[in-house]
Amino acid sequence: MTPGARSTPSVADEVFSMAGQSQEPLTLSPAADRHPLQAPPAQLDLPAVELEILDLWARRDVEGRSLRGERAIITDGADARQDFAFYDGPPFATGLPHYGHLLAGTIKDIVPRYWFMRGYNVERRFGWDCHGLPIESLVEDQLDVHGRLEIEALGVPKFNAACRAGVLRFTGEWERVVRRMGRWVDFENDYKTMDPTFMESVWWAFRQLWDKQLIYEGYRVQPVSPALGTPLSNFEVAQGPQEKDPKTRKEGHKRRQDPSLTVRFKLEDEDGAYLWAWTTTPWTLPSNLALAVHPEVEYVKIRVVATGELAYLEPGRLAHYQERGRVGETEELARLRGADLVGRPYEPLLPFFARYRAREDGSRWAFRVVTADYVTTDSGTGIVHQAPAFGEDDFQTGQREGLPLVQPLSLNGIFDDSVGEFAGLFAKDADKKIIERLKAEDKVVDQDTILHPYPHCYRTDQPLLYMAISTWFMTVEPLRERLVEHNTKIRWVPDHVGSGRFGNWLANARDWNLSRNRFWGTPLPIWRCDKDPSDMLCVGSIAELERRAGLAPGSITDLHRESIDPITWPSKAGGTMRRVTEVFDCWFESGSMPYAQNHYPFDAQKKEYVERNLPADFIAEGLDQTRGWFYTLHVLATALFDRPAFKNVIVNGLILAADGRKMSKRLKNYPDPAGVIDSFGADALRAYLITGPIVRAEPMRFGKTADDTTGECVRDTVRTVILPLWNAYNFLVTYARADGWEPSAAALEIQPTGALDRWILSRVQGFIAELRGEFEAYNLSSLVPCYLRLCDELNNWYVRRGRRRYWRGADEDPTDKHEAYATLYRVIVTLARAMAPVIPFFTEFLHQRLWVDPGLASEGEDSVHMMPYPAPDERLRDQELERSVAVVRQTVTLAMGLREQQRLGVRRPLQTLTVATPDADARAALQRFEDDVLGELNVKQLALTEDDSSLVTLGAKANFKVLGRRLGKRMKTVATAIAALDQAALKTLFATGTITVEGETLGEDDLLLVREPKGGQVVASEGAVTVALDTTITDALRREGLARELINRVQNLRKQADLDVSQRIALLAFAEGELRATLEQPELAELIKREVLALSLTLADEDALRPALDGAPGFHTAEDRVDGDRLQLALSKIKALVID
RNA sequence: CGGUCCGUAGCUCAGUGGUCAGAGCACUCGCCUGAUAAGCGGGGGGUCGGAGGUUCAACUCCUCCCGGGCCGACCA
Repeated sequence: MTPGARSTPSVADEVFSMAGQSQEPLTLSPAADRHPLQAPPAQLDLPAVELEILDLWARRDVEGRSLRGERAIITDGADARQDFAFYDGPPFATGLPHYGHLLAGTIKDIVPRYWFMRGYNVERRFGWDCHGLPIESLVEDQLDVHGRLEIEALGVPKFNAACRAGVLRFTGEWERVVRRMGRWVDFENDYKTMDPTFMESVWWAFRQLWDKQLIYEGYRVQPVSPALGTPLSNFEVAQGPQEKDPKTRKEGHKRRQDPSLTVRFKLEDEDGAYLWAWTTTPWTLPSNLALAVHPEVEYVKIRVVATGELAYLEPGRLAHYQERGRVGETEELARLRGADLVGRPYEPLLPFFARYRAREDGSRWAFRVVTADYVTTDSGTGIVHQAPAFGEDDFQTGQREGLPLVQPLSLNGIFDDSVGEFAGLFAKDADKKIIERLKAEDKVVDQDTILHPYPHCYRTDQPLLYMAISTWFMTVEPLRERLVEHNTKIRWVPDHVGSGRFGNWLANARDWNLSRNRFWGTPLPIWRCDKDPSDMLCVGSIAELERRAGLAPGSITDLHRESIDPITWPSKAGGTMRRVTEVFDCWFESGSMPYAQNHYPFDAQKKEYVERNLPADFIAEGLDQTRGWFYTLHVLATALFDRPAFKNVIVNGLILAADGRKMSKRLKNYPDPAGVIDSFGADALRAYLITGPIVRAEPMRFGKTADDTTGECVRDTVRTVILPLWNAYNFLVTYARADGWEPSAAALEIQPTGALDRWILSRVQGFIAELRGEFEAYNLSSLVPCYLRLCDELNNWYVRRGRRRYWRGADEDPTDKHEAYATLYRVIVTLARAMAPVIPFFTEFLHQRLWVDPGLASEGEDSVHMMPYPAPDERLRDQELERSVAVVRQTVTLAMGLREQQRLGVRRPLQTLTVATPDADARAALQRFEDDVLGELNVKQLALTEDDSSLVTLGAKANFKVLGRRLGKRMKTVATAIAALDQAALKTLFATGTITVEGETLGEDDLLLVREPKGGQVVASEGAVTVALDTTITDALRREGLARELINRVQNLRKQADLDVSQRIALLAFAEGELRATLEQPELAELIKREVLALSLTLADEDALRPALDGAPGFHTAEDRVDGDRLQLALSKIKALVID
């Protein structure tokens, strides 16, 4: 076989090109070409296999049948034909999928596949999040229009048309990658948040809330990007420019120089006295309505000697001003607490809102001293200027104190007419003019600049302004109790997210600001009278809107702003009902998807289906969705239906680059996902992603080492996860074909008699039970480790020990051979079905080769994913047998360790292995598997004994677990005494069953025996088992060892010559010394011939092989030395003489 | 600043009161008998982040601290 003969070379070629087996017709097995098991591919090219499988799925419409729930086989009795409800969280398709999406997609594929195999119908519809700022930002760049004013000038119809055209730009690429990962999800019957049906359901949901009086209009202080003319979410703020310096680093903040202004406010109730307050935002001073002090902080009243001015401030801050020489000599007049200042009135700094000085009843309203706990003394004066419209804290204070809301700025940061000469100025530009005027009026105490971190717009890089914005809220706070209650019914994986992060968030849930002042989103369905703002109504459906607006039924086909905003009708007050301008927070839309994806409740056919599938059985997303999708789903389900939205949720963590940093396109610190799939296959990537802490919401580094940027970690996964199963399959098929064994449905029902077969089948049952348990607990991270344990048992014990059973001659009884084939076949087929949800491609390959190709598949069994999930067969469980084999393997490992230690290669036979153990079960197990022990260790004889006293020194240790509880404080003393017990004392214990130590009477269970190998012998001990190896080598043993060496050299030569496993050969050998003597010994020569399939073995003189060694055709040759003696070998093929 | 998770071998992670703290990778030494060198095994390597506390006994439980991640709050 020529390596690289394939047409699509890939990185994988280097890795997976097989050593190459002969593809010549099998000389000894004329029926082989018609064998129902196809020959395994000479090279395992996983990516190529996966592409073929994708093609097969498409040809047979397997995916479609699964998604539609069409299947021929119903299993699991009561489970059959029920729905397993899965919700897919919609991604934005404004970029390409990255590893986070691939991980979430894998989880969202594995779980539904499992439940489908369990007999449930699982609808899996892909969702697209179409609205929101990401796409709007892209379109702003594309059209080169920025900010609300420019967009309005361009026109909402044009802008939204561009959004609509652009938002699905990458969906084709998404679909390609998602499919290549093996995820089965319905892209044809998908849902998009911009579909009119979806949007109408969003309206319906909102109307329900409206009718339940859960919607109100309010204000919230938000960061506003004046250039964009829009408030930003915290998420957007965090995307802003960021300082590199880790000390000053703060998300979305960078340093900025601002004015640092200290101004004096004249007290109305004390002549010549002022309150000094500090600000870095002079533009908020026209809107000042109060001054805040901390009630517990001490303030001073001072006289400035030079001017005679009386002033109040915090003394520590005064010292600060004086240090910098900003205030001359002062004289302290009094000390008082902040609380003492509360309520004192002062004159408005600027006259524009002086009308708020008193309420209509004459009581003091604004321009007075209030308290605030957040006042600190580490900056400013200890007295804080309050403009309730321009800061979260100020706003809260204003609410508490009943202050009015003075907001002279537009969303673009431009002052309106209410502020005199500052009207029309941009806020930051007004700083200078305001300072000028205050200076002219002698109201400035100090002027400086300050360099501080300040949030900037992520798009325009301009400083953000915090201001109170009118918004629409959903009442959430009174629902807290129900939210928390419903949360207790959700299984979170890991559970701490539910009880911790999510639970705490619910317990402190704040009202939800649902509205955004944007363009491309579902419009809020509120129409309001332009004459009487209190006249509002909420529209709950398209039909209702048509009716109210007097439009023909069916005339409204789209619900975006450009279609809806022009719809108006006369109001009662003689004005016009117009829609408010806001659109929904797109989280409201994704949270509505359980209803909206099925046009609930408008689609009569799906109404009952939606209600039946609420809550979902399963959802999965990243940890970042805790306050996102998870929350919005939960809030809406609680508010609308008083139910949780989902029953089980897997939360995955963040995938970091191998260097521990975030994946960064710029740094190129991670491999391209498509490249990784093309090189190593989707199965390996899937297995890699779901094994580890990442599926328990912890971060994971994508890489084998810190500098792994090529996906080496996934290559390792191929090696550890796929190849073991491939090797087992390859073994089975190679020998079944050579041997003429054919699979049958009956093989899957085999109840073998041999212990080894029954052992592996028992293990398989345990494995299936374990896997099912993990699936049902949604513990995906243990699936692959469980499977790897079984692979180890299969390959490194079952097949290894059973090898020769597959190669029995025609003259022997075939019963055992057939049981061996059938058992191995059963194991591999079962394994493929059990792991199908995790590695869907390779298991499908096995299913096709082992089940479909041989014609065993019944109707509807044409894919492994259509098969019922394996159920453990308790009749095959034999835990005692499993324990026995465990003892045998442990013993073998111990003895192998001794061989290693003594540098005695396994090829050299030894006479006796002694195993001494008082454990009768262990001895019975070793007796039962004596052949395996002898064969594995290449030892002639196994000696079992109960008495290990000649091999080990016995000591004892306290059994803490048992004794601790009983002895309490005396534990330590007794434990020390136990450790000091001598052999004689232990003999007493064995004889009488009890022993007295430190006045305590102890039984055998209270002590643990410790065995220490005695010196001068080849002994190892673990637990109750002690092994001793007799290392005496007799002449006979040495000769047999040499024969094994010869066999090994010939086998290597066979492999080197690329011979088929059943190829017969003629062998020519020259050897010196004892090696020659070995070859001359008839029974050893026979052994060699038998083992290497040599029909003749000719011992030659030194020069006889020369022509062959020099390259005579038809010979394969080798030269070597064994124990110092020279050896020359030459073999040639013998064609089809004998049928085995 | 608050919430939450994490800190165990060079790296990635198991281990959740009890006897000698484990696995994989890497390293190193060796083995490979008729599937697999794409395999199998031996070994070295750890003050279990630190300090207190509870307990007969702490990697494990509690408190505080340090470091990291994520989420959130604050920033006149």
